Amino acid sequence: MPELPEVETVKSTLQERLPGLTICGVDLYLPKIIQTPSPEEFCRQVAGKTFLDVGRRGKYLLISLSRGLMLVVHLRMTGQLVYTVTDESRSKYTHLIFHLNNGHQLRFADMRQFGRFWLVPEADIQAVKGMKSLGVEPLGSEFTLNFLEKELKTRRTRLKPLLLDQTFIAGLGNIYVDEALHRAGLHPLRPANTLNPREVGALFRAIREVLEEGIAGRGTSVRDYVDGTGQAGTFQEKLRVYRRSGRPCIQCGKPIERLRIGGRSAYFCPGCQR
DNA sequence: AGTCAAACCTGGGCGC
DNA sequence: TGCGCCCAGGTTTGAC
Repeated sequence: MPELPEVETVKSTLQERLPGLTICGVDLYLPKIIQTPSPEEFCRQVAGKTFLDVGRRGKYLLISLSRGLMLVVHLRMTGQLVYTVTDESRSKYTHLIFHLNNGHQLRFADMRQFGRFWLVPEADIQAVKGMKSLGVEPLGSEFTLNFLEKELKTRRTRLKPLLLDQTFIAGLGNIYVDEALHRAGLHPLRPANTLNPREVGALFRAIREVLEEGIAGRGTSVRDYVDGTGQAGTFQEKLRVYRRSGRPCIQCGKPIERLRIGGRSAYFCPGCQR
């Protein structure tokens, strides 16, 4: 499910609600989702802490708690972190419930059970698996045309797997990579070091544009994704290639095709993307 | 360095 | 209805 725009939307919806609330109890139904510390320690340490701030790095949610603790959450494919106002009955996919001191709850549900939690001292955040090696934030100031040009020049790998590589750019996933490549007119199999300056520019702008529009649309809900209030996004209505095989390209009319690249689907237009 | 397959899980959709 | 197959927004690991 969640790529950068979805995690960003969860972040902002939770940021509007959690800060100032205190965790008065935890129900953990699926201990394996807790990566560190032990499930028992996790529940013990988190109890009594107050939510201070909700942030994001790549596809990780960074939730700072009182006493210098950081709760790190990765939603992976089907994870949902939802502030639940009513005392709804628990679905079989709800694996963790934080009880809040205003009578409401923060629930984590995940059909495929891939999502993970870490609780670490704020200073030790680099100890979270994958965090230290994360690449640049594509909407941040380190991601520049100059950076992209330089990096592409030194790599021979194909564009699709490269853009999915979180140690290169943090936050892109299958949907937004395919959409960005289509907007840039670039074939997913193009070797990175074969792009001319005009193409690098097009890719740079397409990446930023598609992520910004995704955030403006409050994320893409293909199936499971909902934000921190349980609401679906709208960007699925704007997709030009993702999961549209056989349907006409909105730019040239040719049917969208699907390729298998490195075990992932790649949707693209054979007319527009070279 | 790059490429691939498999693993972690559950469920939806399709053909027969 | 049921079976078997392929697919799924992510990431890690290990092999070549």
